[in-house]
Amino acid sequence: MYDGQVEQNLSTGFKNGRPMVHTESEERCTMVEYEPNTIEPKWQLAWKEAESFDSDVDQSKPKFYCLEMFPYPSGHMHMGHVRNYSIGDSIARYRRLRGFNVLYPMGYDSFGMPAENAARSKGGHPHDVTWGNIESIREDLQRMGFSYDWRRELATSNAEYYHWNQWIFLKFYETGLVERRTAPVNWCNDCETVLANEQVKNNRCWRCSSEVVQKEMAQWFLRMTAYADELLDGLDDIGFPEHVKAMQRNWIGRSHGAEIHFPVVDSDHTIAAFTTRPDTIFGVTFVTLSPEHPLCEELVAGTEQEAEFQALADECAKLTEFERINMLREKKGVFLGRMARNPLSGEEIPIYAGNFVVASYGTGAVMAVPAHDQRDHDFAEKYDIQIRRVLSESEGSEPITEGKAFEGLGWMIGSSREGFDGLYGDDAKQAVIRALEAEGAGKGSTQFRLKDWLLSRQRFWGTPIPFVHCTKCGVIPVPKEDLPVRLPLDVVFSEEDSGNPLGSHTEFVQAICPTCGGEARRETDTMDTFYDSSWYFLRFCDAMNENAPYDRETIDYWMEGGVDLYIGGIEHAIMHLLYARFFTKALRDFGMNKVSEPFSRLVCQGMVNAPTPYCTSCNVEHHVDLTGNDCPQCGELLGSRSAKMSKSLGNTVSPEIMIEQFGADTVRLFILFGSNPEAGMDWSDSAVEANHRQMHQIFSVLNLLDEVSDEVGPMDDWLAAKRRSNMHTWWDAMDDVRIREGVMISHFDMLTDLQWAMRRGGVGSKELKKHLTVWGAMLYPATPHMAEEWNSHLGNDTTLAETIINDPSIGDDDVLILSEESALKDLIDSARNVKGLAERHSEKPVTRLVIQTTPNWKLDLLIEALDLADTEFDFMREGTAFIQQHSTFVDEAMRGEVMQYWRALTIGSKKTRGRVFTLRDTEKTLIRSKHNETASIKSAALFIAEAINIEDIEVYVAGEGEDVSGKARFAAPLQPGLAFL
RNA sequence: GCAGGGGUACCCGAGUGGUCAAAGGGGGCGGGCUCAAGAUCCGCUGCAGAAUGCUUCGCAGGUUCGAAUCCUGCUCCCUGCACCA
Repeated sequence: MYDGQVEQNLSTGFKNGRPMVHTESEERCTMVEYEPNTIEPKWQLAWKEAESFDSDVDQSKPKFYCLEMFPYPSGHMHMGHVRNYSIGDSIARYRRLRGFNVLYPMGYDSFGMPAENAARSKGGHPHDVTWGNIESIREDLQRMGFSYDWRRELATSNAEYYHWNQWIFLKFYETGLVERRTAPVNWCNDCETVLANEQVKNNRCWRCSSEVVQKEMAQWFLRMTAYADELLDGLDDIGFPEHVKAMQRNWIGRSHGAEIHFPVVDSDHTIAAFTTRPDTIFGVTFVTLSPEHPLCEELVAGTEQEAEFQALADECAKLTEFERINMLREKKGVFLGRMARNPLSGEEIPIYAGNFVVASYGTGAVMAVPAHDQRDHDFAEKYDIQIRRVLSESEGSEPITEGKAFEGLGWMIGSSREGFDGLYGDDAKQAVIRALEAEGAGKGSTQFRLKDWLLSRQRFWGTPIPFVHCTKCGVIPVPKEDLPVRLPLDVVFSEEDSGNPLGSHTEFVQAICPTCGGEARRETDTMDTFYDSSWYFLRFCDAMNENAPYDRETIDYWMEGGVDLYIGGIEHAIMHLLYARFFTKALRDFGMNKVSEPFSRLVCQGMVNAPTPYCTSCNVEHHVDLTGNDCPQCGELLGSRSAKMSKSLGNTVSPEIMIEQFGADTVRLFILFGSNPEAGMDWSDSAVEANHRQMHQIFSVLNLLDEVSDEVGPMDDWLAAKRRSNMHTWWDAMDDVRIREGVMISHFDMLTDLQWAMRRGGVGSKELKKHLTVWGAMLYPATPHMAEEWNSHLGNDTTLAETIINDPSIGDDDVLILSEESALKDLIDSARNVKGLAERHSEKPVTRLVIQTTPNWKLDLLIEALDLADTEFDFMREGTAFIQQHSTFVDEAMRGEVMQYWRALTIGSKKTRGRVFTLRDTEKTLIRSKHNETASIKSAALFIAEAINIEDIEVYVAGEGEDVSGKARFAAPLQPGLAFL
């Protein structure tokens, strides 16, 4: 399937080889220069030739399965794709660096209506349309340098793939999970096909937004409800974001309750009603049926209410569900002229048909308890039906709530039978259920909102359902050895011919019955495309397998614990993820795999937004053409806000153009640094340019190699310590997919730190080389091309793609080295601040700085206080006594200062706690090491002077020299007294 | 209506009891370098101030010695579901 797109890129790409922002002047041509459009294709080719990203089962290595939701090939890649795959690629590359055997595949969800519609309007065949699109999106993917194992590339519209769709379908059939039945189904007139419940939003088609109507049709279902409990319970311990779990829970909608049988008076019929509140059984004052309920017509026949019922039923049938909910919030009902008997109380109650009862949920009938259900309450008031309280808000007292239903749990009261009053909540429900079951009048029952998955579609461009219809034998599966049932390629699509062209394709339709050998008609329905994506992640594990969907041993290796990281859009929170979870469980039960949950960690990447003209008062977003204009509706000047990139708003940014201008690595850096994966992000041209400059800056660091000649330098130890510490933080962040944080370290902090080291005296060539080598690996996940170029410039023969990095063990002195340096930074910061103030107080320019460091007794006292704090010493209570008998307290002249200092150390002020509690761990370590602060500052004096623009600096321990400006008393450990003169 | 997520400085965004006037980036401002521009490096970017104090994390209360962080109410925004018995 792989067809050498990379070579094509090489010959055809980047006519505008120079980036828009360009930094180097021409005469300095010996310097290394960052040229993304040269190095990116170069490394893409190198990776490909080295087969760096091909991975196979290797039981000796830990595996990491990194997966992105594969795209529907609609043409070129958009920013949403770029973001999705940049996240995945950086993690895949990171995991390889860490020694994991990484499975990172890519394919195309290539069945579906858009290709069919395109074929219809432009002529041609969906297959050609689809393949054209796949070619261009593949080219885009490769130009971004994503590290897929291209051998595994698949397209669901290929017979090599959908063969196994059909094979699995027959498995479903064998195990009784396939059902063909006539049912009222959702029909979209525009798409000319049925839709699954999940594909209907507000009674409109999820794809074309036209209205959905109900039709009675024979359709194919997958019995997903058989797994409803497991699908729900499994959510408790998988790594999905909370809101995705919430959506799935809502969708599955499990409710526990009871089915209660209400016998119809003077009839053999019984009305079964589902309720979650059996504890309110004694408050039932009527029963309501959905107007579609089959009993309605029979019961009402011959009563005075017959005509009235017909009117209501007609009205409901005519209205769409959408209208029933939104236009007619008013509850309406008709008495059906008959009574039912409450099975526990024996009481006779009227039967109504009500427009608010949903036919498809539960039994389509509800027991109405107006005192404890607001809907029933409204209905009862309207039709003047008795409202009877049977629950109390507090134990042993009379009900309080008036004028509306009390829907909470309460204590049963006023039961017409012994043994129930006083029971509460779940006890009450169980007691009623027990009574019902004992008397055969009902049972405990669990209902689901989840329905079976209607997966047949009356369309062409999908997997043919592998069945034939034989007049003698009925509906018969195609034997596995005859698979795949292929879609014909000689089909003509045109605007005039609507419907499914498979039906009129004689060759396709004509079939032989596998059972009797007689003439049969082939099934022309195809499968919902969500079927294709429900197991593609399994196929990827063994994508070249020609004999089975996948091999058991292979799948158990790659799918152990599920896909380790799955990245995609929130729009698939319900359908795709639910179907995929269902498939995995069902296939597990077929013995095909061990794993039960397909995705162990899901990351839903946020939207990519872009600035869009926006009218605050109309709350409307406008096309970017109107930027700076007045609102066409109200005339106010348009503001701006960020909105999802969309064609209709014209605020899209083309990845191709960005890549051409800045290179793929800059686009990746921008995407990954712009915000964390889950958060939304705003496109910003200036930020992209800034990131591009950052790339240049990082890359130009390589020039230091020529500039540094000494083998060792004063900052070698510091730089090494800083690198190790950065590396650890970076690992933690990347392990947890906090990519933004990781990139901040690898692409920003690392540069800042090196610049600091150079300013502070510089590093030697040996350490520099080592530093750049390790840094190269850190640059690799987010900006791999630049990192490889960097790495090869350093003279390393092994590509980063083949490199595994080792644990950077922290050096013993790292903490001290780093905290000493950061103490110096702090000193400079505060000196700079104080200098500014001093200048305002001084008539002449400030030229001298006298630094008085802490006297030893303060240092000793602080260490003592730190030790006490470790023992949970109560400074509030015992601190004063402690200091008063301390040796420093003997000298009366010092008592005031000692006491003041002690309080600052241990108690603090109103807002801040004592210093012993606010010091950083690194600072504590430094203080306890009794490092020589005076010497440390002295050795950096020149640097400090330069940094704050001062001519002369003097440093001594407070008390050992003149107390200039009386600043000695401010001197404390890590906080020397500063006097500017 | 129900459920989930949010509101942090000019903008984006990190931060979930004290080390927070609050990372990082963008933008803006100042300085070094330069004939100059760009790039780059350094700094400033709540108010006042010789090292401290004050005000600030949607609004209003509360808990606490101490709140951006915890609790309650309100408000606004986003997302999903929606007469589910």
